[in-house]
Parts: sequence; structure tokens; C-alpha cells
Amino acid sequence: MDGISSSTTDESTTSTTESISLTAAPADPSPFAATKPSPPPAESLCRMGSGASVVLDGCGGGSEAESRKLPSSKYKGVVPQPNGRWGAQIYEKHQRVWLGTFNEEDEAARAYDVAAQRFRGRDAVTNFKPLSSDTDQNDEIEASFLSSHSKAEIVDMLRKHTYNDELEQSRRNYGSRNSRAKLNRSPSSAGHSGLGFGSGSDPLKAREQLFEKAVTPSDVGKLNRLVIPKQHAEKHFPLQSSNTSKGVLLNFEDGGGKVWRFRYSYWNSSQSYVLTKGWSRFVKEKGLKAGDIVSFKRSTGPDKQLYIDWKARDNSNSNGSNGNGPVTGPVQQLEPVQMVRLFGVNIFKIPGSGVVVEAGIGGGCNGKRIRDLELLELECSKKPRIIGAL
DNA sequence: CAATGTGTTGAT
DNA sequence: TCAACACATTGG
Repeated sequence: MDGISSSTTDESTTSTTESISLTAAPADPSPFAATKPSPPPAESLCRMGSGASVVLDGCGGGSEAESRKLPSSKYKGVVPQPNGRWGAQIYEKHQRVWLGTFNEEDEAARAYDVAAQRFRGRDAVTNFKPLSSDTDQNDEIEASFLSSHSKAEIVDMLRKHTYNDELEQSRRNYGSRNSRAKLNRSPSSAGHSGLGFGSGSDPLKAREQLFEKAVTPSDVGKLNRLVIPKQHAEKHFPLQSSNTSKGVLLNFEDGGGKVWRFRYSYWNSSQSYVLTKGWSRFVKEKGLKAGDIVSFKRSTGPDKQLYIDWKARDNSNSNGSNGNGPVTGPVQQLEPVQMVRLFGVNIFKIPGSGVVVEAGIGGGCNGKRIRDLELLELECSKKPRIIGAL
């Protein structure tokens, strides 16, 4: 049932192995600047600016009036966007993995290359990549970098255009650090001090730490999503096959007692578990920054209330930003919304009103779009099975 | 409303 | 697998 793991094991999906070694390293922030050697080998489509409504300085302004069809890219994995920009995508398992949009074809092509390397290893056909030249060292670093990150992470970086930066950092760390110690450094590693969080360590609440994650630039970027490390996602927030793609709504209570509802789902496209809807609001409200740590906890009680907290990476960050107050302070719980997984459906019980809402019942959209309950579980009367495990 | 990314489908 | 096309969502 858990199609998730079976169907896609994240990196392992790549079959052969994780040994995705990279050869080239656009470690340089400048994408093609340094590496712009081999033009598109294959296709060799030399179409330029033909239909894009946006100006393409690169090719000289082509005034194009043929609007309908967008110009196809000469690069593999690059597709034109209605805006005149370029999108990058790669396919795997009949599923498309969107790599983001870019202004220049080259940039998009670059992104594709990176993804190709990460997804398919060095044999992957790329637009430029085969570049290795003399920087074996860098190659090795990038190889480590890639192999130590999930596909989802790499994809996020590409989409957020932070790949080069991340790689850059990794590079530095690599040099000073060990050549190969722990390549796994995303989630709970941050500081390890972990619990220092809400400082809570308040046994009174009977809540247990599930896991933590240092948010990446992507997590707090414009992607409006939080990638939950697969291991933790499957361990703590298992999705039923029926929910996998549709997603479910999960309620989390923050340190201030505020309840946050996030859409939690599995993205086939990037093969990752993510918190999407609602996440951006959380990021804004809390003023989350890359590097900050987000912690997930769960009540040990029957309600299994979920909690979410965060902590700035640096201790007392001036936080003078906006007014997001130090909501981080004390970890207290107010009126938690109960959520129970029933029949493969999440049921939320709103305290006070005793109202029970079925996750996903989308219905009321008055003149507006369905903004809140867009995702639904279509299984209600099916398989009467209570999943209280979570 | 514009931009972005997803759903889909048809071609290779 | 890939890319073209359409359009649903999201953010501003």
C-alpha cells in the first residue's frame, strides 16, 4: 500500500546506484561563464527568439509576431514558458520533475545538466556537463555534494537557483573538513543541540521530538514548500497510497499555541514529501531564514497533536526584521485541534465548537477559489479502517 | 493579472 | 523519455 517507498525510493530510484559521480562542477556562481564550451551537441535546433513575448536580449531582439507556438529550446530538458522564459525539466519514471524557470536557455540547460547527473549519474546525457577538465578536486566535491543530497534537495536548489551557492558552501566546508566523513547533513544535524528549541524540554507537555530540519534556502524561498526528509516523512507522517498524491492536511501547533495547517503530500515530480499550502505563511510569520531549524514534535497523548517550532540558526538573531515576535519562547499549548486519521482521511476536530471537519472536503467557495480545502480525500466510506498509529 | 509549475497528451 | 500545449494555482 505504501506505494511511496515502494514506488520511489528517492535516490535509489536511480537504480544502478547512488554512485552518481559528477564530473563537472559549475561550482561557480556564474553558470556558463566559465563553462560554456560545448554547445548543444545533439538536436542543434537553432531557433531563436521566435515567439516569446518577452524580450530576449541574447539573440537580439527578435520581434516576433508568431505568438502561438513558443520557440523550442535547443537544449535538452529546456522548454519555453509562456512568459518568454525557459523552464527546465527532467523526466524519470514517466514523471516530470520540474527544475524551475530561468531567463536564459543556458541557465535552464545548466539546471537540467545538474539534475541529469544527480538522477542518472555520469552517463547522463547533458547539454554541457561533460566538463571536467582539470578540476578533479572540484568534481569530486560536486560529486559528493550531489550524492549526499536527495534528488528532491537538488531539485529544490535548482528551482530556487541556489545550487551554485550551496555547492560553493559545501566546497569550502569540504576543504576544511574531512574528505569524507559524513555526507549527510541536512536535517537533525543542525547543532544537535536540538532540544534547545523552545527550550521546552518540558516533559509536562508530553510531547516527543520527531525530528528537526535546518531549512534550506529553498524551504524558505519562493517555492513555498518545506521538503521533509524522506526518512522522517515516512516514519512520522506516512501517507496512504490514496493520499499520496492528493495530500492531506495536517495541523501543527506552534509555540504560541497557534495552529498551522499545512498541506502535506508527496510529490511524484520531485519524489519528495513536502508541506506546501500554508507553509509560506508560516515562513513569513516566523520570519524563517535559511539555516533556521524547524522542529516537529508530537504529543504522546491520544490526540497525537502535532507541534512545530523553530529556532534561528544563530542564537539571538536581532530579529529586527518585522514583527515576528519571538514566538519561539515558551512552548505552550492552547486549544489544540485534534486530528485523527480515519478511513484514510484526516478528521480535524475544532475545539470549542466541537466541529469536525473532514480533511479535504472542499466545498465552499463563494465566488472565490477553493483556497483552503482544495485537496480532498475521496475515500470516506471505503475501507473502514482506523489509523491511529501516527 | 502575471508568473510558475502541473496535467496531459502526442511524438520519438 | 521528452517536449508541446493548456490551464490550474499561487503570489503580488
